[in-house]
Amino acid sequence: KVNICGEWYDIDSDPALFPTDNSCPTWVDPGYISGDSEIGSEHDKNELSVSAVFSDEEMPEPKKAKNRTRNSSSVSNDSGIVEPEQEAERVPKKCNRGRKVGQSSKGNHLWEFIRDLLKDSAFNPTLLRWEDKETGVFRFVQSEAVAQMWGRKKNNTSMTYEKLSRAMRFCRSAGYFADVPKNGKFPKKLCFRFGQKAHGWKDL
DNA sequence: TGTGCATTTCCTGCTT
DNA sequence: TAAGCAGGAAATGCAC
Repeated sequence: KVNICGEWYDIDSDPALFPTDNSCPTWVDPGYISGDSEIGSEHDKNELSVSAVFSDEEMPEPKKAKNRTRNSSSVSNDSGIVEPEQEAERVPKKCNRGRKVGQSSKGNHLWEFIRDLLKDSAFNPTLLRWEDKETGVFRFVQSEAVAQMWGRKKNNTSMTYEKLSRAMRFCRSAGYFADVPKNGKFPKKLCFRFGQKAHGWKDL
C-alpha cells in the first residue's frame, strides 16, 4: 500500500494502478520511463496514458460547450442586439456549479497531497518532479494523471488538470504556493512552487 | 443556524 | 490560431 496524504492506495486491490513488480504505474508513459522522453519533448507536453487506468465511465467528461452566462456582449449578435434565445442561454447553470454531493472537502489539503506525491518515489519523478528542490519549485510531468488521483481522493471522477490548476492558483493566493521565479530558469507551463504556508517539503 | 475555509465549476481574457 | 494560463464569480461541503 502507498500512503498519499493519509489515504492508502491499495496495490493489491488496484493492480492496474500500482503494479506489484515495482514497475512504474500503468498510467505512466513508457516512453518517459525508458528515457525516450525528456522535459520539453513531445512526451512532456501533457501526454497521458490515464486511459489504461481509468475506464470510460471514470474518465473525466470532455470539456462541455461553454455557456456564456455573464458577459452579455459575448452573446449578442453582430448588431449588438441580444436575441431572446441568446438571452435564455445566459441563465446561469447554478445546478452544475460548485462541489457535488459526496465530494468531501475534509482531510488533507491540496498542497499536502502534492507534497506527499513529491515525497513518494512511486510518483516522483514519474507524475511530478522537482525542478529546484532548494526553492520548492516543482513541475507536473503527468498533469492529468495527478488530477485524476486528486479527484479520486475527493470522490470526484470529473477532476481535470484545468480544475486542479485553478485550485493550485487559489492555494497560491492563500500562500500555500508561490509564483515561480521568472528568470528563464524554469518553464512557465506546469510549474509551481511551494509558498510560505507550506511546510514539510524541504525535508523530503 | 450562520460563517468561514477550501475547494469545484464555469467562464472570459490574456499570453505563449 | 490554438492551447495553456490567470483570475473573477458563484456554488458546495464541512467544521466550528
